[in-house]
Amino acid sequence: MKPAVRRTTLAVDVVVLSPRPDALAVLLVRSPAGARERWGLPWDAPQIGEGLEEAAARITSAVLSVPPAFFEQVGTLSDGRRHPGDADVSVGIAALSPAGAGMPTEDAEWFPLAGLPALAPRHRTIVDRAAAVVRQRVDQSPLAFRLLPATFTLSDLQSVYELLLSRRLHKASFRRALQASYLVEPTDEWRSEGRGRPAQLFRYAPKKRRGARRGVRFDLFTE
Amino acid sequence: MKPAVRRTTLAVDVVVLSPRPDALAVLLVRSPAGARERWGLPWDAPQIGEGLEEAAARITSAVLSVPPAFFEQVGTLSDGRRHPGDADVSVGIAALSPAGAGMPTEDAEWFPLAGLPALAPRHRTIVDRAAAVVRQRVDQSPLAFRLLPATFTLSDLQSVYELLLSRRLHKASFRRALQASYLVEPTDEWRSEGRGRPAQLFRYAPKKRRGARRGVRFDLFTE
DNA sequence: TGACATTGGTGCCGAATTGTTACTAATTCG
DNA sequence: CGAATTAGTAACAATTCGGCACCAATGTCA
Repeated sequence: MKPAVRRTTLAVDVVVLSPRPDALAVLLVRSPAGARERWGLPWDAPQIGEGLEEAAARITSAVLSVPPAFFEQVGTLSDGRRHPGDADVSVGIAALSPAGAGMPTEDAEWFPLAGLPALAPRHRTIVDRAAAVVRQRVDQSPLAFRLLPATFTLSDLQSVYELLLSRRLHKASFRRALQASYLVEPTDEWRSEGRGRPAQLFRYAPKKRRGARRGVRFDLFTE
Repeated sequence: MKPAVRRTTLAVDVVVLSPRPDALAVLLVRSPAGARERWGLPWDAPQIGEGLEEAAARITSAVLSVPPAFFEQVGTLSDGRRHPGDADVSVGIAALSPAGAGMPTEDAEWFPLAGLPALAPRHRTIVDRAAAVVRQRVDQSPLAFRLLPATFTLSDLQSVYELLLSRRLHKASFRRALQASYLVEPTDEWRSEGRGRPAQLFRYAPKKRRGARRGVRFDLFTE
């Protein structure tokens, strides 16, 4: 028995995520008339010679005026769950877009992650996986920084972490850990939000960290 | 512009990993005559209605006498890198097989991860991603336990972690952290390895952990 | 048979990290 | 001006971590 390729139909399904004041939001597009569900994830087939993340950028650009800042594959599915275009195989991609960047086109809309309308089963699975992957990787890669503009306050950053992790963090501990990590540097700008003391703006500027890897962290197990 | 699926050729490429005494090993199969490289990853197209992990199990079973204990997708590629079967799209899957489980068939062989022969460019990329993913997730999911038989000594477990992380760990700290995590339970068996005190055998038996999530860990950033 | 080499397992201490409280600073609102 | 509000920090107690030293149980070998 020799291995051989097989022709299948392929779709790239994109979960565009962006922080709203009180929750993470997902960008959905209105389905064409006759579809089983009213809303769905933006999707399309990759063009010939087009990379998957490249396809995700193109697909997102068609419904949001700007391309996302970051992509992360969240898994490829070929099970029996129904896809709106009946693709055999779907590549799920999470796309992170900074707060307030871009405006959805007329047929697209932001929905809070916790309150989505009915989706095709495969899209539902992909959204759940995207949420899980983002939550799981948030302290291993700079996802949170991709959900913010180029400069941001430390309170902004903490809010994003709280959205992603769904729990409150302690201000002093958060800042102390951030300080020790050399991931941000202060700018000389300050932002006044109306009431309260103005906050200094920071930018993401990771510096080489001296080795010092810690021991095994069994306490991070998610199962 | 309406989204539409497109027909492409698809392959599942499997990186079977297993611990050897001194390094992680990858299972490679001899390429058919006429191929550019002598060795390659086991691969095939998924059958109709077959899930991707299911396909990975089938592909592995054809070259190792037992199916792997665990699968993890390491990314889907559609770039221009050459695939031995010229698939447009490859799904890379890491498959973990316990130490000493199964015998490779005649045309397959274990190679240490650090000393692989030349591979087709896409296979090379998939192997690198598999190694990176496994290293990155080792303290978030029970990967290490899938590289061991059902019962194992704590020294075995520590060795696997040391292989995966490529660094030595401190015995007392390792055991203290493991204790606190409630991931293993002792059996009443002991194993005598020849010289030295016999070691108690443990099994993987994760218990519900009381909440107690820690603060944000910026020190885990891998970038 | 009795040192001793070898591997498994634990107790403990000082150092580093973390969670928390409480404080100071700078601004708007009335 | 004082109260309210948000930003930022100091300091302390509790916990965790790395490392060392030690004890335990076995095989080896004189």
